[in-house]
Amino acid sequence: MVTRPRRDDALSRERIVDAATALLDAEGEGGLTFRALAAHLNTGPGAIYWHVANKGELLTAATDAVLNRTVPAAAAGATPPDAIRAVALGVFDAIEAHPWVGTQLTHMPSQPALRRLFERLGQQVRALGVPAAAQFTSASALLNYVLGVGAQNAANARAHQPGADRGEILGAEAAAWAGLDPGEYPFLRSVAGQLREHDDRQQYLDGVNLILVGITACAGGHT
Amino acid sequence: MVTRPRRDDALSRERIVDAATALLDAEGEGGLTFRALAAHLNTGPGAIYWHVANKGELLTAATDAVLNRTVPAAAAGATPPDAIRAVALGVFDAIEAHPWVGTQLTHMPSQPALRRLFERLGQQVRALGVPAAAQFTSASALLNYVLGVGAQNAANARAHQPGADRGEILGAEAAAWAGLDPGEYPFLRSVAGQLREHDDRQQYLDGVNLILVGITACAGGHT
DNA sequence: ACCTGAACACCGTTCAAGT
DNA sequence: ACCTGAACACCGTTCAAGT
Repeated sequence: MVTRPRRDDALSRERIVDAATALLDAEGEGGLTFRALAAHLNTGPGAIYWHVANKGELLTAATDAVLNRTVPAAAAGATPPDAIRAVALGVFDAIEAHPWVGTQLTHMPSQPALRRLFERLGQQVRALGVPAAAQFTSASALLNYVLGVGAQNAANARAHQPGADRGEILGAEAAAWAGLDPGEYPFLRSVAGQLREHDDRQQYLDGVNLILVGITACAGGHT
Repeated sequence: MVTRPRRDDALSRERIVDAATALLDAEGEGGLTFRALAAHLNTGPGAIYWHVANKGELLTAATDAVLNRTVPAAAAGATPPDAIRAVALGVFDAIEAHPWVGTQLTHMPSQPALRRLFERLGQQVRALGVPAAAQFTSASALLNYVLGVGAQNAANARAHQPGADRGEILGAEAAAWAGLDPGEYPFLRSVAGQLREHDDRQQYLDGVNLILVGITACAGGHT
């Protein structure tokens, strides 16, 4: 395999993936088009197919690159619960910065980013002292929770303008909950106030902690 | 509002939603097209727009109908944990029978089906004796886990033929895990065998139970 | 009020032809 | 080896025209 010198404006898989990421960030999930991408790179749409098999592969590669940058490797001295929280928050922040990652992550099974995520969570679950038979279930519970929140955040971002006011959106949804039929929706009504004032990131972390408690309680492990 | 007698083959929102559901079940998520749907109903694509605003509304309505049929109301004498498990399994089974429901449920925020789900889980969380301040987080954790698994199952169904052999797919993925670099993927390698033999539904339920343990432990509640 | 179907403005992807 | 861009086979959606 010989890498020959190239013109600076030559196409490459890396440049394509970067441009796709920029397009997705700027325009949202609907903004990534082979035509728009080609225009961005000063070529025709067909040129991209020389470097990338199809749109799915492009999305997978872009997701992979973002998560590799954002999800931290396990810190040296971190306890397993801290490491798990760090991974979970890394995914959360990646999706907050690039909502399309949340969609992509829940769309293609057995993609590399998903495997790495499961691996990292699993390693820490093991380090937590969870018995072998319960490790798979415990790591799966964490992963599925992380993915569920991620998909939801992605959907929320898709539903509103990129620059939309966060508090306004929450307020509107909270108002909708408060206005529901009391006979049918007593719970939603009762937590409408909490929805309005809640901190997304903190609540996400609370959920992770709750699952961690469940894991260690079930396993008889010691935090 | 007067309902006038119609010809039996007249279009109606209900007939359209039913046909869309049938099409999605038979052909998968890519099978729902306004042209295909119109052909199925012996009309032109434009006719559908008289009864339904757009494709999103159609998908939301179909999802809503399926979940209303499949997710059971709380049984009279059921304990809160049993009721939560019943709701969770209802969603699981709905998505197993109609994988597109899993995609749809994680795609549009604040759709009615999602609200009802959160309400049902929340009511049982409250019945569990969880203090008011922790109810929102606890119900969210359950919902996000359920949605995460649902989205993943939908993605798996999308990736394979409708008639594909379940064991064969699991076996292939397990083999892939077993063949990964031992230095980088020790956890995935170690659980590859569990993946091959695991029962999806049982593991899902184990995850729900794990979160329930976390909820009651955090709340100091009594099951 | 409800239906028809041609037409519009897009897509992802392919492929002969170029360099 | 790599790029070009017209062309193909689709989409969702609209809308004048019909009944």
